[in-house]
Amino acid sequence: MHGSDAAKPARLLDVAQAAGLAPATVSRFLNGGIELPQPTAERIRAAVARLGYRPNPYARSLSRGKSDTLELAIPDIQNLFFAKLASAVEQAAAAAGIAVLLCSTRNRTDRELASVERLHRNVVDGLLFATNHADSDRLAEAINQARGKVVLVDEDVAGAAVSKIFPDNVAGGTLAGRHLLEAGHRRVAYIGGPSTLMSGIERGEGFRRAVREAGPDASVLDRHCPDYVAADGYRTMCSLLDDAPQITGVFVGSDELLLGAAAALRERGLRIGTDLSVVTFDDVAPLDFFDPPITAIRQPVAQIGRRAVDRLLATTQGPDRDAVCERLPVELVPRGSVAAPRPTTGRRRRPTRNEKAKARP
Amino acid sequence: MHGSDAAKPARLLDVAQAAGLAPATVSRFLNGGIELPQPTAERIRAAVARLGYRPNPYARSLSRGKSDTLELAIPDIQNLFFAKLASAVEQAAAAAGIAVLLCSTRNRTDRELASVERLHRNVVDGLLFATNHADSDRLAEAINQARGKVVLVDEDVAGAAVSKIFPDNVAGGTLAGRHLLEAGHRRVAYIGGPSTLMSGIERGEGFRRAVREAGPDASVLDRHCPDYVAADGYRTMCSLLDDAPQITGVFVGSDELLLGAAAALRERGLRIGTDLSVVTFDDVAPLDFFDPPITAIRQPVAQIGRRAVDRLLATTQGPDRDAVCERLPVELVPRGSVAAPRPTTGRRRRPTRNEKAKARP
DNA sequence: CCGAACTGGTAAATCGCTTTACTAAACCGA
DNA sequence: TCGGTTTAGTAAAGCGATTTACCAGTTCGG
Repeated sequence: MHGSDAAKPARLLDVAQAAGLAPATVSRFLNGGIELPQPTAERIRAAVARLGYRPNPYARSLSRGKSDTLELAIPDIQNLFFAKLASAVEQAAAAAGIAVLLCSTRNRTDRELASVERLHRNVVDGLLFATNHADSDRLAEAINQARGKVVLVDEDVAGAAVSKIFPDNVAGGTLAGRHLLEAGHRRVAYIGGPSTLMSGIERGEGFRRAVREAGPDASVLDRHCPDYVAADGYRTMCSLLDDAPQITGVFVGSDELLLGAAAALRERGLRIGTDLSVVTFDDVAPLDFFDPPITAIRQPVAQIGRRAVDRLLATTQGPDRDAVCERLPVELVPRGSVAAPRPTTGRRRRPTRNEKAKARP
Repeated sequence: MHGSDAAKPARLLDVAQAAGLAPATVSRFLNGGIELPQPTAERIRAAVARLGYRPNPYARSLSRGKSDTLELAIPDIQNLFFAKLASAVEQAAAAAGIAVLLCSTRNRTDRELASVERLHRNVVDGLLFATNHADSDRLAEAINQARGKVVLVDEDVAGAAVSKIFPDNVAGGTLAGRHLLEAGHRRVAYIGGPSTLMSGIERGEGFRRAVREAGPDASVLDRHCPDYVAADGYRTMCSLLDDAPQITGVFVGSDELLLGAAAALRERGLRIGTDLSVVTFDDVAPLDFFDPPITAIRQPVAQIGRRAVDRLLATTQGPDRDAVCERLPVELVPRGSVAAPRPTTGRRRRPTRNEKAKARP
């Protein structure tokens, strides 16, 4: 044993002594704040290596007043959209030497507030925040008390005066609408997210705009799901099929909703594309593996994450620049789920496999 | 303005002065180390509330030598399995007042080492580690230097002498095998993960064991994918179909592989269940939304996460208990993807929809 | 009524790093 | 050779908690 093995970890002081210097000198050298003649520098490097010195992050943070950590608060890390966002955020942060604290809030206000509280306590330097529910008075208040250290993504929090990075929902809706209309559809519907959420509203808005543009013979039906979950997509698609059999094309507000909606169609023996054209929003689910693959409006998730980190870093470190709201462009990814509407009026409903099996004997 | 608004955040000293006490008293009271007569306690509480005091976490960590933070290092947060794991870990940690630092390593050794390094630097108190690749000499070495502060999950790192939480892969393979055999299949195959990974090996082992048990007329084919990605599942399923048309049942080593494998089947006009029975492992993908829904061996992902956090907390805080390896039970979740094999030899291949369309005119 | 045991605290030493202000010596041009 | 500018550092004051002693009263058993 050389003594450096088991004992306490080396401190800056130890390195300084080993190099015959003052702690201040070593600190400034190590942090790039000073240049030293080569032999001196070499002595420090040698001492650091020999003692296996690693600066104590607590002490460092205490002195400098920051932790080089940001928090990512999202409703649910199991949701592919947020998982993808988290991935991008983590990568961008890592590239900047910033660590990421994860908070999967499950949309619970108390957990969301806790994440803002961590910001106030300085556990983290900045907060990248996404929520998925509407009631947000206390939230907005808490967020506004930490101006310049919060960036909102994906969904808005009413009354929050901070930087925001959103996809261009309206354009996305319009893209989806035009795509269906250009394929010949005239009776279309929107199965959207909550009418209390920005995304749910804006995507529908864009969609309706496209339909209006198409002239008076085109019409659109609006349905908002209470939540962005598959079960709601299922239910809403069912009721839509029951209430409005004339519909030939549907714009679904998110991949999560699509999962449920697709299940509803399968259950009724309706084939996507052939029987009902479908466009979804997000493009985070494995849409290529559907049959047929599903056409989607793609959100630039990774870009949103990167931009958000950039903003956060800029506002955290630089001067308190004023809040901005960025809209990132979306794009249409055509796959196989949109076809011309059936010439006949209404849908031909085919028996499900189950029914076929039953009917056979 | 009351002075407590804009100014610097209140320190412990400020609270102490406001309450007419010494900092030590307040600190000990706030941390539960002491009981005080009611009036005194009230004074402290009042001061804390009035000044909006929140202990500075850096100072706290520096004093106490820990940060109440653990790190979760996983290959890819976008993978549903790890997303689910992360969710469980975060929830369990939050319940214990522990924050979670996320590191999505992308299976890169340098990032993995960086996460261990953060442990050494005391950025975090403990490390919950999952890797997905084989070469791990330096990794094992680094991990072993932090004994008692690392817990391995999901996949083993050869040579690492730390606590481990794994699913019972062998039992899972056996379960899958028996299920196929009981449905009448005699020629089955395993499309597994890398032969260099514990999971890939063990699941196949269990599967083969079940086939052996079934007697000499049952036979099994082994295919290992180079990686747990959909593309490999696709390729391997293709080659399997080409090389071994006699196979009627397949055990796929993970949901990720299944995505690719299912695509391969669709492409060839083969229907899951009817034409080829399938069992997958993990049960994290939306298997209910497949047509038919896919039977799976379910890993207790959430439980794995919770147990891992428990272990970490125990070894981090308590005495340096010796490493243990836990195997958590898996279960069969029957859905619709396993049926009796076709009575005819070989598979009837049906034309794909594309081919049908082409053939029509 | 005396010593012991509580009660209700306090003083001061860490924890390990950063950073500001300052200095001693060397250099340098005129 | 003198004053000014570099060069190469240093001393010391924080940062804001925790924690280990320790102490002055008060209570209480005998």
